[in-house]
Amino acid sequence: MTRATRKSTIYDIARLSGASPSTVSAALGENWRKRRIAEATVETIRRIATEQGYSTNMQARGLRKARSGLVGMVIPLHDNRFFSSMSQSFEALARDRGQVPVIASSMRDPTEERRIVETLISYAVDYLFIAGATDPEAVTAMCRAADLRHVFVDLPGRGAPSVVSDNYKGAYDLTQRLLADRTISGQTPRDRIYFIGGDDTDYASACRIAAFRDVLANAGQPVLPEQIIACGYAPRSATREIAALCDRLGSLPSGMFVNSLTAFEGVLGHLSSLPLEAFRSSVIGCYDYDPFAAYLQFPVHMVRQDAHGLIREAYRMIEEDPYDLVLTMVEPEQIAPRTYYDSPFSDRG
Amino acid sequence: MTRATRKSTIYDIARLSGASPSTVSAALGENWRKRRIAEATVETIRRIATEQGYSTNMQARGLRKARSGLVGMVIPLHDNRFFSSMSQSFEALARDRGQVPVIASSMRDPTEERRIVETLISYAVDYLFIAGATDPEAVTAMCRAADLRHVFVDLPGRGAPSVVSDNYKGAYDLTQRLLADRTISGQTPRDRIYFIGGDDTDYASACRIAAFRDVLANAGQPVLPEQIIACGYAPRSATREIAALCDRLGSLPSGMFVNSLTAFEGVLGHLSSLPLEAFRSSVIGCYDYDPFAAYLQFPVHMVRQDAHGLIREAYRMIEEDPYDLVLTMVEPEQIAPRTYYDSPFSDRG
DNA sequence: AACATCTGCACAATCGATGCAGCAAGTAGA
DNA sequence: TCTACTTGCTGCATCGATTGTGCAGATGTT
Repeated sequence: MTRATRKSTIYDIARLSGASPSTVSAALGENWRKRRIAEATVETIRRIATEQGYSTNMQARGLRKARSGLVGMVIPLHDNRFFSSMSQSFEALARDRGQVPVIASSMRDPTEERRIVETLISYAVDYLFIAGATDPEAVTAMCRAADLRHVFVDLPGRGAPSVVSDNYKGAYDLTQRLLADRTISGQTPRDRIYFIGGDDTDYASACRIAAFRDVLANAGQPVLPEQIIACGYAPRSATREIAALCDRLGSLPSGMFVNSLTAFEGVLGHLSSLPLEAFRSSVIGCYDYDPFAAYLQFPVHMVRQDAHGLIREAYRMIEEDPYDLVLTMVEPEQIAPRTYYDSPFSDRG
Repeated sequence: MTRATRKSTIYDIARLSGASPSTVSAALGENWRKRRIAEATVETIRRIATEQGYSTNMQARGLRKARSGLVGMVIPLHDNRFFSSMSQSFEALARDRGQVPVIASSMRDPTEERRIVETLISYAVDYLFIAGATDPEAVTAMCRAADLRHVFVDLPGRGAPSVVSDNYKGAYDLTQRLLADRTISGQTPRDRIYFIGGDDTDYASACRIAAFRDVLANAGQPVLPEQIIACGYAPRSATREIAALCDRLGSLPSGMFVNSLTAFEGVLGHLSSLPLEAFRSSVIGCYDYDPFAAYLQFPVHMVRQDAHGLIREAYRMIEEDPYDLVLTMVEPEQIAPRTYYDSPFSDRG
């Protein structure tokens, strides 16, 4: 209710303490020893600053020092398990370093991405992390012009260090597990394993598709074009595609490699109309992990990407000297099904 | 690879265009008409600025105008469906207004929360949104001192407008649905409905517990203390509590009101060791929504909070004049089970 | 022709923090 | 006593954009 008074500045503290603004600045900072300020003076100034509720005006400091203390990160979406885990890790690591994280989402739109990068540059962020870049070249060009250190995460760029999930390995292992499961269950595969969801022009999906192809080719089951249904990330389109597929096949396919949680959500939207028996002869895997998806009434093989590891590596890269254009891989983790048919809820782990 | 040149400023543009810095500033801004800059001059200046890749130094502008163009939001966690939806909405609305959102997570720690607010104030954010505040009074005090407009979201504060989910109504309806389901299934409730998860000192949980009590009391089943198991948000502790409960009862309770997704995840951790039959005589509800949790092999009643609606209202409040200390409620949505026992995957909706 | 008005722009102060250069007073060494 | 340092602090310019004020020159008015 009390009318707010203007925020106090070093000039106010200077007046109150009888010292000069530059002394106040030094006393409140780290380097008062080098500036030969007496310890007693420092203490007085700090006491007064606390009493006055002083806090540094970061805009002024940033202007003067040409560094803001902000670190930027661009992610495709906030509303996504994988990316929001990255946000959480990023925030923790940034705070450890006394930096302030600014996280923006691009909605996978190159135009929006460029606008965001430009904005972050305007605010003089000290570093920039770009996850799932849609146009790495453009980002690098802008960062170069602004002399800004940046790292690509999850999707590599050629102009800066990159840290990515080992999508090939994750998908390779997942596909092998699907094949093995199909074999163990002693069935004659009545048809092929399908790859569903994602966008085959996006880097991660392309790696996974390559691994999927390789495993099946090695197993003597070369992949036909129709087995790759890269229908995007929207649940709705996955529902449509899986329905159409089941229609064509007359049943569930004998195996599904679902490329994202959102696609899996869409797949479930169709699967929910089928009797449980229909799943007995189908093996299902999903790239990405969700704790609830692990408890469905049929087994689901999942892959959990190491969001924290990615960000940790990315920070290492960006702080390293020299700042090399290397590509670092971080391994994802395979998660065995939590449930199985006959004792639907019995833990195998 | 080209060595980065210093970012260009209005002084560079001024030199190149033969105009003065103030003319350049006006020409690049909105108010060149008021400042009577000739249209031709504006065009020349803008052309040169584009050629030079000029972008405003927001630190300098912020320093001069005492506004940064940043808007802050504090959330407990990034890694959470509800809060990350809020982030997504917040970002969209902020961008619509040409502002830059800065989202920070407090980990539900009052000390961290204060530190974050202080930091955001240092960066001169124009508005502050605080979701799930742990110490609203302290936040208000700091914002008052800095003359900063703020809004509380999801958890109300007395010193600023607040927008909250109607937790009472959401929990009231959910509890009623649980009761009704138990009645429909024609069973004699062998025991009581339990409330599991959350923290009874936190505002949302308290509202929900109150509704839970009221519904049961109205139904002639007054709630005993042991029915409220507010064991926090960690999956692990929910697992432990539900296991202990089942042990005491000798079976699953006849009904469970699970207060958060993380608690539900923990509950599932125990439930996964039970045969499906055990669920037939138990009704289960979860406050908060997850698409995969909706497809488990037993019916789950869920509540979906309107994250977007909350943020939309919060923005309305903060931009409104006068800036009133009102409390706005936003209704959550009840989500019917997607699955049912006998045709485990058949849609009832 | 004398005066008023308008147009288009430049000047200079300002926002708050920082850091270099320098100055007065004190201490030490010769 | 005089130079040579050291200590503790102040003054001033600076970062880049904004904005109130002012000033020529052009145009209009009587």
